[in-house]
Amino acid sequence: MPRYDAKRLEPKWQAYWEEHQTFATGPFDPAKEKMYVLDMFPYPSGAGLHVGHPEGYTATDIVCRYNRMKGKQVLHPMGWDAFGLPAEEYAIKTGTHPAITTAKNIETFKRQLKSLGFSYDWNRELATTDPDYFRWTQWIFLQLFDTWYDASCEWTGPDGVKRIGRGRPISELPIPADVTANSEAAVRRYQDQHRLAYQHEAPVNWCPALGTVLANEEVVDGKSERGGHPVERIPLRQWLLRITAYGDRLATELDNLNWPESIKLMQRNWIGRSEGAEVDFFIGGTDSLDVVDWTMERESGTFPKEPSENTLRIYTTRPDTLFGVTYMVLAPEHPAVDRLTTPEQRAAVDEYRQQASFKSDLDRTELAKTKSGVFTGGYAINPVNGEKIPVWIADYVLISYGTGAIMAVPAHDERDFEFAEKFGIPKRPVVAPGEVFEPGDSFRGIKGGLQSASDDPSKTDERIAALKPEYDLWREEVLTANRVFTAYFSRESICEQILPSGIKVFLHFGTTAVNSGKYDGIESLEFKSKITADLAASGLGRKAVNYRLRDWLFSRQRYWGEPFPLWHELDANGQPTGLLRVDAESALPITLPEMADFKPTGTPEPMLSKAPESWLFQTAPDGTKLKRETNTMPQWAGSCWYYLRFVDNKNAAAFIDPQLEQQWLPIDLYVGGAEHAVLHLLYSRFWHKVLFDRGHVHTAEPFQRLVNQGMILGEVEFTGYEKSAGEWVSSAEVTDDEDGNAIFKATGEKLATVKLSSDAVKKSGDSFVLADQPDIRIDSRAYKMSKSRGNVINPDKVVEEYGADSLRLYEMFMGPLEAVKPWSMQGVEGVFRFLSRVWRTITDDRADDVRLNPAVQDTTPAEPQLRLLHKTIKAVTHDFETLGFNTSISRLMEFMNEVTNWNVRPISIMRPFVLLLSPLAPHIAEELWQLLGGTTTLAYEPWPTFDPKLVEDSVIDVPVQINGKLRAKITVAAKADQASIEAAARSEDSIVSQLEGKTVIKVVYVPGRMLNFVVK
RNA sequence: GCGGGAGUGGCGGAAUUGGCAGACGCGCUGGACUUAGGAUCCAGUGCCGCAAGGCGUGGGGGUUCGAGUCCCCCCUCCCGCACCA
Repeated sequence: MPRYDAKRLEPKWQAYWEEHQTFATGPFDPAKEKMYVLDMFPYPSGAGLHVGHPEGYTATDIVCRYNRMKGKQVLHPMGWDAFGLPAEEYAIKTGTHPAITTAKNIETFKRQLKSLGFSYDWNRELATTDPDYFRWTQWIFLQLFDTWYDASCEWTGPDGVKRIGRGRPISELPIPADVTANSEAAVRRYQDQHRLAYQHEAPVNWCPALGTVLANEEVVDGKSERGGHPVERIPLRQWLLRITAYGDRLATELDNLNWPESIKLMQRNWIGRSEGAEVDFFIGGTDSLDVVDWTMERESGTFPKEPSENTLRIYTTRPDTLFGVTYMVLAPEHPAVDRLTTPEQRAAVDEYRQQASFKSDLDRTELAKTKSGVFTGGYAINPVNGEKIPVWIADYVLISYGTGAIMAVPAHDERDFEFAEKFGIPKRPVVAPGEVFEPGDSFRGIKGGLQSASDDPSKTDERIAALKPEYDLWREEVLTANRVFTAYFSRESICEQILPSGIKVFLHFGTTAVNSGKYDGIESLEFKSKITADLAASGLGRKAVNYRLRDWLFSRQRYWGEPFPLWHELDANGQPTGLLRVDAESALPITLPEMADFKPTGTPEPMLSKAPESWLFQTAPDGTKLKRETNTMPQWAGSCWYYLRFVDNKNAAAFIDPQLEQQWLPIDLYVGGAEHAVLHLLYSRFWHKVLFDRGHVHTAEPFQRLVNQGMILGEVEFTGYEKSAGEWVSSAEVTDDEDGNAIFKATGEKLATVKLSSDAVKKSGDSFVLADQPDIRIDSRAYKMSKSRGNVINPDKVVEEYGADSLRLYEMFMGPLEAVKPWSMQGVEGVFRFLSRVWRTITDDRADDVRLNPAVQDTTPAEPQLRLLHKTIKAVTHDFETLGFNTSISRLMEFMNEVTNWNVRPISIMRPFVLLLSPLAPHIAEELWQLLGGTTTLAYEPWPTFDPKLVEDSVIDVPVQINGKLRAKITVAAKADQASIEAAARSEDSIVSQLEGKTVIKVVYVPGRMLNFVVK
């Protein structure tokens, strides 16, 4: 009588695995191939696990279980990203110490994860909040603090790759003689300026509601990513990490990683490398003698490292448009604004700067629709032609990018164009769309482009397609002044040809310099490198690379984070001197002080400034008074390197044993959500590269293969809109306002949203409509799970009702791992039924105890049974290799559909089947394995292999087509040749009738796949 | 606006990469067993048509003996970025 009872089986096997330490990795075994499979560890929130977590975790668990059976040694750990704001916010509300909340949440998460039967090696568990862990987070920070980036260092790493640029110990930083001559303090300050971890006073994103500053990455549309609170910009001393030094390597070393292209692209875009030039403009007055002096001085010397008082330095990606500059713009915060502002303009400039300083990023973005700005009254001299250029300030130029100043070329830049339009500034075109040739012209050139004169683009393509074979045209994206478009090109052969009317031929398409003095006629790209070189030769400019990426704002003002292992030296008056000291490695970890009250200070002053004096102050052996750094590290710090600690989580002497690092890294498979595409993954790679440069790890990249699981949405909902009860509005007439309310487009009135059941609606055309009012369209959509929407699925409930195996199986069966998919409770029901069927097929559900179904017998399997098994083994193995879990499950279902029809189910067929099922649904598989004679866990049973001879059918169905249309199917021997298949087809009734009165002009045969008669 | 991804039955999704469209599951219809069925089993299920047959992978065009898959144009949805000079 025992039916499939997940509630009985699952705890039983979970206890077994724990008792037998089934999934302990054990010491590294050189005889086996290693595999390191990692999940992005969760933040243990108070809400517990949601169904999104087990999606990726199940996928990795299957991979691990499968590979253990394939004989690999698998490292599969789990831990907790446990620092973070929610626990601290809870502390503010309730007074409960964040450590207590965190421990409780971890316990819940762990219980939930264990209930799902994941094969983690729990001996390797760690939390970023463990002093033993953050001891080493602090240690790595000290490494960053001890490192400077030598951009010109050429070296070959342990991976055999030659690189330019390396993080090196600060002790190796060359100190200029004038600094050395000064004082020891000057040397220390010089070093501090070059460290990868450095202090900087700059406008930062201050979020009053959260009581902390945020990294740029944590601010979305001027609001905090977490909580959506407004963010202001205020100047503050902050710790930054010099991630920009690694910008190039972070971008280029993505190339060889097995990551989704979309994620690589997002990272590249985030880094935003651009190549251009820095150019100096003279702003020391408009007296021509001064200008000449300045220019001559430049020609004799070199391009200064920092621009002097009388110089304005700009960054541009298009130095070839220098002749088109008609004005310049400084960011309002730019230090040269004061110098350039004339007395007449002073008031206007001050007012504008004042306004800009009040504006948060949100305001700036919102007002971005119209350009604003003020003329300073000052002028700069264009270094290429000596022209006097008016200098403006405007907030569309950002102080934090490039040099905070631009040359404006309104003829070729959309933003400059808008600004110039608004303020009546002239525009001077300097890039011509190339020479235009009319039909009948002849020309010479290396490359010609074609564009239709016709307005109808489809006609262009038609014409060009017609020309293709004749001229061997190819299609190419072309970069012009400020946009990219498509053009067709041909080789020289086209040049002397007369083209059909309506098509123009371009030479040097869209890229020729005009109005640029001696540079006229030069192709833009060539011009760009030429003028950059010319400017460099005369000391006026240099090639420059810029990044959209900013240095990483690394300090937070909250309590629940890692303290910095740093001290500020104080002078006799107790004021910081600006000089720093670090804690000795032996002093780590620096733990958080006990505090009675977790309320933020309400000011940008860090929480820890309220710490007890004994924690805050100490006196160094040399008598210097010291005060602790009171900022804490951001949550990202702990997640930057946890994958390293998992390898060797109990090591008290080092953050990781070098040999173990060699053996286990890199991570072979890393699975997590795409929301970490830039933040965590970029920060982690950055730290890893610093550790690599300093010789602590042997690979340049931590995560060889990355897979993003898609988000799981709530169940599909049908939503209708009503003006009043029963008065429906078609969803086509509905729009959203800013707060997400439904609005009737025609009148702007608010509408009520009504959730409808699936039988109240029906499909009509592309959309759903009300079943009884087909003219009313209904929205059909699945939404992100959220508490407010009430569509959150609790995995505990699913386990309670159907069991962990069903939850696991369903999450994998929903669709491809990477896809966004809506939840469906009925779908869970479906896989549960499948497992029940598996259970009934192998056990005797009419017996009182668990025993084998009488149909399961120790007999020799029949050939069709063997064939089915081997085909299933082949398919499932292939699907596991490609992470195609949804299809692997359907293969197992197909297998079961057959087996239920068998009166005799040979044990030698059922045992391998159970093994195939086991990575997906391990609990039921263990139970059935035991029943089928297994004496220990099946976790290390060899993975079943297939016999190639048994996966091919001896008789196959071949579809027969006439003119590509399916007309018949014939059954033939797999080895049959074309002639016999054709003969068989020709004797098929339906084919005979179809061929009557027609001539077969061709027969296409694809071996084993299909036969096609082409007839007339 | 820019960049990326995706549009296949009532629904989730399959389709050795150009070769039988809709595997598998859900749902639905009918039947069996049942006091009962929201358990289980059997049969059916893309659309139109009594049938023969025709039509079908967002829309339009093209290449091919043959297109969900390749090429061109367009539409819709999702995700990311958004004054980065």
